Amino acid sequence: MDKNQFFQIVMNFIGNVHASTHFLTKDARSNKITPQQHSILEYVFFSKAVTTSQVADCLNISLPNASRELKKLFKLDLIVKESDAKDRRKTTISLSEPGQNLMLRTFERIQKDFWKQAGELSEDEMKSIISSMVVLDKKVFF
Amino acid sequence: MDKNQFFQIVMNFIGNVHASTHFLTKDARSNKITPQQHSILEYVFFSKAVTTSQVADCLNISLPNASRELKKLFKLDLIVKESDAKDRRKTTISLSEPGQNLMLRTFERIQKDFWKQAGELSEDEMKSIISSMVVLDKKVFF
DNA sequence: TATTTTACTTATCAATTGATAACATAAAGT
DNA sequence: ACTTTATGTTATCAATTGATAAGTAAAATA
Repeated sequence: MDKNQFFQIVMNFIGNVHASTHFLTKDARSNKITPQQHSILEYVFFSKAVTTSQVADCLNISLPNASRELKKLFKLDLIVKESDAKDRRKTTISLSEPGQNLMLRTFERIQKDFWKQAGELSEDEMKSIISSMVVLDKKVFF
Repeated sequence: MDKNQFFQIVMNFIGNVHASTHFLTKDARSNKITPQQHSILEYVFFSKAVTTSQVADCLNISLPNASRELKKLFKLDLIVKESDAKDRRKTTISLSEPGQNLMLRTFERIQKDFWKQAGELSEDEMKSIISSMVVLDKKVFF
């Protein structure tokens, strides 16, 4: 198979994922936080505990700007900061109780639209979808 | 299978795709255009011919702002505007020759990093990846 | 122990993006 | 023909995000 062609198919798939995500999340975001702040909360949500640098690296934000946004989220009481016991330069970020709740509520709203869009999926379909995602996670998106 | 759990897995997958895309595209963008303008060009690239409203809807930009960005891209000679013969309110957008070339060059650069990241994929692996994407496109991202 | 590196913060300015009002024109409906 | 709706443009201001310089403190290293 032509590598070039394969690449185009992957890029097209990525485009579909982005468009679909955008559609799902556009109205779900809390109006107290910005899109970028939402991304940060989402990242922390899935990662459980991360440092400021990790947030910056993984979301491609400069460290100063990541620091600024995390400070805002802290002031909104959505995250918890804890200085690492072993290396006190590091700050460990995790969601606060309200932050956790905010994200869960947001996901609930997104989930409704998701099932409306995805319709009813059978047990087998869900399994097949998950194994597809596992393949892609392992080989392409990591 | 628990619907809630399934949804979380999908959201996590979406996060991976976004992170991976961000990583791939962060340095590839031409420095003459903004991130949003890049998204617009990418969308037009994959869609061939679209109207201003379609760009606005699909990328979740307000119509005035979509119009503004398209105007800038037009002035940069990256897109072509053509008024629809049947409905002269509509403007059909497509990539100009330079726009097409810009995107192809950008994709080339991204592709290099992509293969560096994805490594060598066998014929079978590529086929399996594509069929995975087809499943996801059909059932989840559309 | 002195120096360098790492992790992070604060402050500031520039660039990008979002939101909204006012407008023009074409098409569709009555 | 008259009104309404759809498509798009222009202009303007606010909000978000990006980039960079300068600084602090802890850890690693020489």
